Amino acid sequence: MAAATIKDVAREARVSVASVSRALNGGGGVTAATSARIHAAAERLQYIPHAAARMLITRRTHTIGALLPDLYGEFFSELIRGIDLAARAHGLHLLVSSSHDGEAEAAAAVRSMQGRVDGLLILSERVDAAFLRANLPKALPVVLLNSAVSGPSCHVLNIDNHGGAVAMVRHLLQTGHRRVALIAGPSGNFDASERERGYREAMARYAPRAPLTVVAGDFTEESGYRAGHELLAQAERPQAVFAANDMMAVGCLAAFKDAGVRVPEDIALAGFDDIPIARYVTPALTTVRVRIADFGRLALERLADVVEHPEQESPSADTLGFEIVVRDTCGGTKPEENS
Amino acid sequence: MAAATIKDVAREARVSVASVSRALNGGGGVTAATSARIHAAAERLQYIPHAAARMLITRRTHTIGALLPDLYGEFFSELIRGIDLAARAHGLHLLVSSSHDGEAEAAAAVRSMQGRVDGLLILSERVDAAFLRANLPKALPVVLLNSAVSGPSCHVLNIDNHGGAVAMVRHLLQTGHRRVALIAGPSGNFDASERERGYREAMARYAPRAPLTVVAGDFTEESGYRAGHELLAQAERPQAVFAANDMMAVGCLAAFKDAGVRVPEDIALAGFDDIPIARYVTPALTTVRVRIADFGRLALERLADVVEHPEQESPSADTLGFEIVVRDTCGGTKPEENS
DNA sequence: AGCTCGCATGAAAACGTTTACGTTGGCGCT
DNA sequence: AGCGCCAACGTAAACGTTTTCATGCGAGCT
Repeated sequence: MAAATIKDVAREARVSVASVSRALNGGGGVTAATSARIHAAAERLQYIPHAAARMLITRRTHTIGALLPDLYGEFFSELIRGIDLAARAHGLHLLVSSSHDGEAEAAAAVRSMQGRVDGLLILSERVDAAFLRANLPKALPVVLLNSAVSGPSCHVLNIDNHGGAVAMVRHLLQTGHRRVALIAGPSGNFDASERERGYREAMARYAPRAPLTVVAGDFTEESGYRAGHELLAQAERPQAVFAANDMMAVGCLAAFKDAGVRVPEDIALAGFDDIPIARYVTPALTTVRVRIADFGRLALERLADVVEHPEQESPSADTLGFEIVVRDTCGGTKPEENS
Repeated sequence: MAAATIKDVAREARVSVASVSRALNGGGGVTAATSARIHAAAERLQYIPHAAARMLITRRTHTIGALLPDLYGEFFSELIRGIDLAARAHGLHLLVSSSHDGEAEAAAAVRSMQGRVDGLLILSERVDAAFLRANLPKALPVVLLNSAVSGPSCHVLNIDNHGGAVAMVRHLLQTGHRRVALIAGPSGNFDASERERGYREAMARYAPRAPLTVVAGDFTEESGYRAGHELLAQAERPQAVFAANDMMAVGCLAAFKDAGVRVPEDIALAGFDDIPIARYVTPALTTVRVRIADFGRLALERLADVVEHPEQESPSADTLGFEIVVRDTCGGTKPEENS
């Protein structure tokens, strides 16, 4: 007993297949009586339309693809969760392809999704406008996540790295510190460079005469540990340290602890991301929180818009809000918000 | 300029569509010369076969679905990562539907995946044999993850909750403790009950005369904190505490710290899961590690087998190995391994 | 009464593949 | 030379929908 097709339903309800299609898709043009008969028949036969056949004629898959890099932990799961929930709300399926690092891999993944998706959500360092032109039919709607590119005919949604960094540095300055140092992220990284830009801008604006101190890091805990010692060794110790992400802040905290430097009494510390560990280290880490699930949700909703109205939407470049989470690693208590 | 179809390639190579199909799918029956001409034409036109059309006739989607509950953090991302990598290796796509809690939601998700997937990976408390019978054509291959059901014609892959608990309790006993208490998980939970069963079995086997102490918990940090205080209040304090998961262990650790009880000098502590936080709390948490990515990979490979050889495979029930990760919250240093 | 209009319905084409089957031609065999 | 066979290739059906177009029919209008 193979699955019931639309023909079986038509025969069961003694109508043509066309009427079944109309009744089930709500297009109208069907009497209430026959529609009821058709629905009853469909129910009886447990009819489920064959997705492939529908795709073939409709040219719509009701599926969106998500192309993601090799992500770990909370960020990945929250992002997927946000995308998934929004997709379900829009009646869309979610085809995931993650853990891509090389550009070649990403290209292969994108190509293999051809024709299986109505649109693509892409989060990747390697993907730029040229990549898209080379590997995608330009008719395919795409939303780029957290990407530096902002070419025309290309929608972008970013985390507010710059704004978050500005707000955090301002917060540190406002709570009485003056010499604020930065532990930077890896040099090629988009998030890292935006956060550094925010640091420099905030310092220039709110403490123009304070010294700028930037030590290198690569987003790992070890690099944060090394950076912590490096900062302590300096002639004029900073009063506060802004780590470009939480992992480095955790490493830096360990370095301070090992050196007998008290936080926040001797030196203040802040991170970026609000990873789960942030609230469990002692003292609990002050940081910048980004609502990742919202990020995913907004991205999907943007994409769904573009899919629905392909030409109508002009290329957008939105930025997601953040909030400063004040915990114990810096003096102040005043929380700030920013949408 | 719409996408090129097989007909365009056929015209370009001056052969019939049948030959194009044969040449591109490697079925044989095509001269090397014409095959080369066809491949060249396909390349020139950037031909990509229409997935839906192929699905329609082939009845294969080359996609597997993953139905997951509302999961957070590391577990979710590692699971997906393992599944995704294995799927790519097998040339399969991954359709994800997560964040389901209710049975009704899960049923709807399963139904909407009908015909879009060749097989299903299901991780859910609510899904049992009856659910499957009610919502799935029995022809659809399914692998259940971490599920209590083990009905015939149903493949199951489990985390070794029981074995891990036995090994950890034995480890605690071997490092010199005798009165080992358990902080249990939520009562209906499969993982929780298996871990409790492991605790009881290990105690009965290796310390038959030691007292059994079980306090309630629900896998949250707060419940671990409460359980910690509860244990300290007892007439005869345990010498070691085995928390059924790491979050509760972290809470319990906080309770001990607040009460001025030293770990591991005054009391030993161990968890289960090896979440990332485990290594960052002080003292670092001894725990049971399960390789989640392997879990996902094995599940997918099992499913891929079943999809390839539907009738050949007899219902399997495998269990994934674990390892004891000895850190600082219990006395000993000897690491153990298991399968 | 006759005509038109609109609405419910049916017939059939189309979507792009795979594959069963038929056709052709060349080659080896007797 | 005649026969049959096999490999290469083409033709066409089939997969299950949606959608366009045609058809019939009843009602409202003149």
